[in-house]
Amino acid sequence: MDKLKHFYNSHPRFHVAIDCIVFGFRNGELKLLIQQRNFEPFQGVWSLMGGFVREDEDLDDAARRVCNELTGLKDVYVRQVGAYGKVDRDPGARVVSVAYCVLIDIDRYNEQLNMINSSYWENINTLPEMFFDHKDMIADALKLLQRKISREPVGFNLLPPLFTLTQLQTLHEAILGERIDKRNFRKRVGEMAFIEKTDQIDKTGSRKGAYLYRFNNKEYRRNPDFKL
Amino acid sequence: MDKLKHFYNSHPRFHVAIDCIVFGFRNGELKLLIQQRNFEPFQGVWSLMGGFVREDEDLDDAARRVCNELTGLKDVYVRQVGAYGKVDRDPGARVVSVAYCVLIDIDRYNEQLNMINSSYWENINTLPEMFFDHKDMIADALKLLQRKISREPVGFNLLPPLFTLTQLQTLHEAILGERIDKRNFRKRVGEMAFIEKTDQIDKTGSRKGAYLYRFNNKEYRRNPDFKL
DNA sequence: TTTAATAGTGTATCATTTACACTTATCTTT
DNA sequence: AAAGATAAGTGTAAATGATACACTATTAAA
Repeated sequence: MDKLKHFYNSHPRFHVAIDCIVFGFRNGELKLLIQQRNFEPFQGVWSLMGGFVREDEDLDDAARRVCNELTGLKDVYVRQVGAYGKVDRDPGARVVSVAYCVLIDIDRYNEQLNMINSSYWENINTLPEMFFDHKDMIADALKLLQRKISREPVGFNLLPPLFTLTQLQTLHEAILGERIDKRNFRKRVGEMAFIEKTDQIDKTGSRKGAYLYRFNNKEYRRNPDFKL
Repeated sequence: MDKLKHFYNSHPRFHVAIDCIVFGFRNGELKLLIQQRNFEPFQGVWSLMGGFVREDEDLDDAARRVCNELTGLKDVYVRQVGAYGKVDRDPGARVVSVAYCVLIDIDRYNEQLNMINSSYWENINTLPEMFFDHKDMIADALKLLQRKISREPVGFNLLPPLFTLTQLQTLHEAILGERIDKRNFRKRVGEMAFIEKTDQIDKTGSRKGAYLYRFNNKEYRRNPDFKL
């Protein structure tokens, strides 16, 4: 047993951090929640929302906790992007950071938190210079999201419970960075029974008004074929 | 500065390990290099090839070093799969493990290392019970490989410098776990100029003999469109 | 009532993917 | 020497999936 302890103790230990790439969608733009550090070290530098992993915490749980602390939200979509472990990626100490892609419905976000955390929503295309390797993490998280958006129903995590097809399409366009043909897009939507048309109409986006749709997860699990 | 140190020291530190999912291909079978631990703790349990990250080492460098220690090979294809950090995933201590997918040309592997490391090559479909979450890592690494094999020229890392088209096809079949139509496969190969036919013939695989091909990386970079 | 702005709808073409079977070359066996 | 066995090598037609494309409907504001 002593031997066992010695086996582990002979190896170094590192801080392990979580960095959250928090995506939101508003006004047709894909946005990222970033934070300006208002304390040393590295005061004033823009960074991702992060925190350290605790002793008694799984990595995924740590991501959910950190995310909850910074957004006030529970039950959000969280997926690991990868581990970042360059020796000098953090000048203060050796820190291995695990990045998580987080998708939230921006309407559920309490904007007052931006005062408290000195954070704000920045368009993904106009990000400032950022802390260490955070730009790499963002690029990797975006690639992950681009890969998933067309094959898995993850985009609905970025939309309110009821949404118009134009919103859904604009979301895909913002994530993929390219225009999509409206008729082809709607044809594909029509093939998925779990994207349900409601009888409610949204009048905020147009004079004519647009039908609101809803994602039915139970129906999706019955026949999980997603393609958009 | 003291404040800075205190900032970091107030957070826990963890062992960080590397686990290598080492793939090889022989006799039409996709194989994994696994190791039976011949020392406590957990003597006799099958596990992936692993090691601990050092203080002065990037994660990726650690993966290459560990991989080199266990296979004797340098310049192998190594890609991160992800970080695994359940609290009790290692009963001996809190260890966060970063898994790496490793592709090697099994012909370059010195089989005598299997004696030294008490390791061996096991078919991916007939793996024994394994250490902690190593089965999860393997599943994730295989998924990564399946995703890449059709869109990037990674498979050549599992083949000798000269290979027949049947070998290449069988490799794809082993990784994807499904049969592929020979004529369609060869049609696609024919569209990629960087898969070059040599005038050499392999007579070991058939009576007739088959032309040997070669992957030309320089040519690939000139026009990097891969689809198989 | 005219204008402006977004919602909503179907078809034809093109490109890609799939299915499919026989001949050739060589070694082995009889 | 002939027959048999084994893997290599080759092209076309049908089906499926992806893309391009333009007008009408509805409502609020001017």
